[in-house]
Amino acid sequence: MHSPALEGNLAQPVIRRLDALRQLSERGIALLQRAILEGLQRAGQGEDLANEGDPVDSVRIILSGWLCRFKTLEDGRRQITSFILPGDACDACVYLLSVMDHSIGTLTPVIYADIKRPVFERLLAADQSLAQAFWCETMVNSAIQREWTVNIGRRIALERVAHLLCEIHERLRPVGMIDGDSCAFPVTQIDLADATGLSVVHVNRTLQELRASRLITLRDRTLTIMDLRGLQNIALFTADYLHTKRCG
Amino acid sequence: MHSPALEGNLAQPVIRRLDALRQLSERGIALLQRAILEGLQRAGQGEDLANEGDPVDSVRIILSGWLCRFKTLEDGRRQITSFILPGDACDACVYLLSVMDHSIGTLTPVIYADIKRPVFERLLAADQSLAQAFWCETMVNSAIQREWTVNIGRRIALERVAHLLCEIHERLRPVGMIDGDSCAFPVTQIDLADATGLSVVHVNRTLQELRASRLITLRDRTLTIMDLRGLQNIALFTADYLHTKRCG
DNA sequence: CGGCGGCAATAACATGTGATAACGCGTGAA
DNA sequence: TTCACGCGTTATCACATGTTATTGCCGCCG
Repeated sequence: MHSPALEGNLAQPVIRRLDALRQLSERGIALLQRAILEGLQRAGQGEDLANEGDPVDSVRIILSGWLCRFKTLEDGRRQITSFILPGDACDACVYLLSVMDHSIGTLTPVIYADIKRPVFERLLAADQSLAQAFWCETMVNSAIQREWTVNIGRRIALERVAHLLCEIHERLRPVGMIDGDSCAFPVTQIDLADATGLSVVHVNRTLQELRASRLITLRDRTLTIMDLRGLQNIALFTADYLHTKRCG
Repeated sequence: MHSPALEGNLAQPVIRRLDALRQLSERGIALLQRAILEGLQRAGQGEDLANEGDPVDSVRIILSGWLCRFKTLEDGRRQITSFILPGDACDACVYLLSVMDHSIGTLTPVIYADIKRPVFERLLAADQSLAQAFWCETMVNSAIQREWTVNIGRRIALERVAHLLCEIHERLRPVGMIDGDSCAFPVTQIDLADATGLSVVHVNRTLQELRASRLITLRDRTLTIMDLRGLQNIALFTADYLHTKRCG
C-alpha cells in the first residue's frame, strides 16, 4: 500500500475514467495523482460517508469499492438514486450546495481520496483539462440520473432490472473492472429493490426470470452476463446516455 | 417588446433565480442582461427545441413559458424527466457533452435567449459570480433529478402527484410567478402522467382525490393550492433539496 | 457447540395501477 | 352549422407488483 508502485495503481481507475471523458494533460495527471495520494482514506462496508443535512467541504474520489447515493423518507422507505463505482468522483461539485440533500453509503470496503475544497479548486484552476474532465463527469452523472428516472418511471420490472445490470456493466468496463463477461456485484437484492423502486420479493422474481432466460448468472456477489445482446434488448438499453466517447 | 423597459423586465426571472442562488455582481447582471437581449428567440407551443441525438452548441435561458425535458423509448413510452420553468437555464453546460441524450419540448409559447457556446464561456470567464451561479443552478437541477427518482421510485400515486405540485409551486415562487395561492399550470394530464410515471387515467383519479380532499383546485390551466401544508404532508415534501437559500 | 442475523427463495394473498373503451365538452376549421 | 380533435372524465376488467410470512442457508461469535 505504501510502495509508490501500488499507490500509482490505486489512482488508475480515476485517471482512466476522466481521461476517457476528456484527454488529460500529463501535468494534470501528475497533479491529480498527487492530490489523491495526499488524501487517501478508507471506509468499511456498510458505513455512511455522508448523511442528508451534512455540510459539504470536500470532494471524494473513489479508488476502489462500491457506494450508493440514497434518500430516505420519514417512514423508512428508501430509494437509491445512483451507484458510485471505482473511478467516480462523489460529484466534483456538490460542495457548491454546501449541504447534502442525500446520503452516501458504502456497499463494500472502500478506498477513496478526500480532497478538501480549496485543494480541489486549486487543482481545477491549475489544469484546464482536469477541470473540464470533472465537469464532464458531473454532466454524465446528470445524464445517468435522467435515465434512472426513465427506467423507474416507464420500464416494467424485468426491463428495469435488466437495464440496471446493463448500465453497471457498461460503466465498469472503461475502468477495467470487467473480467470476461463477469464482474463483481456486491449489491444485495434489497439494494437492487431500493435502486429500481421495486419490492425485494419482486426483484427476486425478476432475477429468477432473467436466470431462466439464460441471460445472466448472479451468485456469490458475482454477476455474469451470458447474453449481453439479449439483456440489452430486453432492457431497451442504449449506451448513448453514458457519453462514453470522449465528449466536447 | 422592443422598448428597453420591457426588455429589462424580460430578464427579471433569470436574474432573480440566479441571484437567489449566488449573489450576482452588478457587472455580472449587466453582462448577462446584454447577452440575453442579443440572443432573444421565440418558440411556439408544442415545439421541440432539441431532440435526442442533436449536437449541442448553445445554452438556452428561459425568459417566459414552460418546457419539459423528456426521453422516449423505442415503443413510444415517454418519460418527462424535468420541467423547465421561467428563469431556468437549459443546463448551462450540457454542451460539455456535445450531443443531446434527451429532448426538450415546449408546453407553452416560450421566449428564451439562445447564447452560443463561445459567448457563454466568455460570460462565465468575465464574471465569477455568474459562473458560480450557473454551476449552482446545474447542481440544483441534479438535486431535483435525484428527488424525482425518489418520487417515482418510492412514493405512491397520490404522494407522487402531490409532491410534483409542491415542487413546482416552490420553484415558481422565487421567480415571482405565484399569485396568492394560484399559479399558471399549463400541464395536461398526459404530461403529468409522463412526469410521474403513471397512466393518464390514474393521474385523473389521483387529481380527483386531491380535489375531494380540498387540497387543490385545478381548472383551465390554473392550479390553486388551497391547503399547502396539507399537500406537503401528503407528499412527504420538504424543500431542502431545492437549495433555495443562497448556497456556498 | 448453539444461537443469531443477514440474505435468498417461495408461497399465498391483497391491491394499486394499467389497459381499454366510451362519453362529454370545448375549440377551431371547413 | 357540422365535423374533427384534444383533453378530461368515468367505468370495467386484468394484471403487475406489493405485502406478509415461512423456510433454509451460511457465516459469525459467544
